[in-house]
Amino acid sequence: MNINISNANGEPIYLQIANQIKTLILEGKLKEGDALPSMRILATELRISFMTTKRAYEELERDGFIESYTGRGSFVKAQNLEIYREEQLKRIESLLVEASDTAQKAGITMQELHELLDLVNGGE
Amino acid sequence: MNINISNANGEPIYLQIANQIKTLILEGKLKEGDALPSMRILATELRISFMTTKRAYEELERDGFIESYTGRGSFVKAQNLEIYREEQLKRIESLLVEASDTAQKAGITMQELHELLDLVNGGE
DNA sequence: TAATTGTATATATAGAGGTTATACAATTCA
DNA sequence: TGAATTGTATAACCTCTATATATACAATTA
Repeated sequence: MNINISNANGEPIYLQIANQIKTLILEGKLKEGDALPSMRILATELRISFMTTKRAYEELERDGFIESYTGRGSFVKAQNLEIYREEQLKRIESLLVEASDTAQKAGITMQELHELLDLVNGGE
Repeated sequence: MNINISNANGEPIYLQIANQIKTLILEGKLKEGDALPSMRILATELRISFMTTKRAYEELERDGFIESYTGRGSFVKAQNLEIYREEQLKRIESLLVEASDTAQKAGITMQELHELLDLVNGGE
C-alpha cells in the first residue's frame, strides 16, 4: 500500500488516507477480499496515531468500501457499484437543487443553466 | 423595518438580518436611497449587540446592496442587477463544476445530468 | 497462551464562527 | 461650537466542532 500523507495539505490525515484507498478500490487496484494493512501497521508506517488510521477505515466502512473484524483485520468488500452510483446521484441532486434555486431567484433561465452545465463540463 | 430574528433557528443572527433586508431590496420594498435604521437603533429593537447589526450591514455592503457613511447612516444603493446576476452565475458555476466532476467519477453521463437538472427544477 | 487485530471511551488541542465590549472618528443639527 | 448621533476598528470572549491522540478492553489467530 502506497499511501502518502502531507501535513502541508489542509486536508485532514484521516481523509487523505480514506480517499487514497477509495481511489485504489474504484480503480480496481484493490479487489474484493484483499486485506488492508492493519490499522497499527499502517499507523506506524505513516508515523501517526493508529486511532487516525482507525478513523480512516471507519470512513471507508461507512461508505461501504471495506469491512473490519476484531482480531482478523480489514478487507475490501464486494463493490456494489450501483449503490455507489446512487449515492453520488444524491449528492449531485442536492447540488443541482441549490443551483436551480439560486438561478430562479436571480432570474436565470433553465436554458442558461443547461448551457452553463455543458460549458463547465467541456472545460476539463 | 420589520425584522424578525429567532434564536431557535440555527442560522446566525447577522445572516438572518442581512437576508431579510436583502429580500426587501430585491422585492423592491426598499429602494435606492432609502435609509436603513441606524445600527444602534436596530440593535436596541432586536435586543442584541449593535456589533451584530454592524456585521449584518457589512454583509450587505460587501454584496453591493447598501452603503454606509460615518455620522450619516446606511442607505440602499442603486441596484446593479447585472452585477448581482453575474455573482449568482459564478456561484452556480462552481456548483455545476462539482456536480460535473462527481458525475464523471461515478460514470454518470452528461445526458443523465441534464435530465436530473430538469427533474429538480420541475419539483418546485 | 502470547501476539495481533479491531473496538470503545475519554481527553487534549487547535481553529473557526458568532457575539459582544469598548474606544475612536465623522457627521449632523440645535 | 458642542452635544448627540452615526459608523469604524480592534480586541476579547465563548461556544462548538473537528482532528488527533492515549489507554484500556475484546476477539481472533497461530
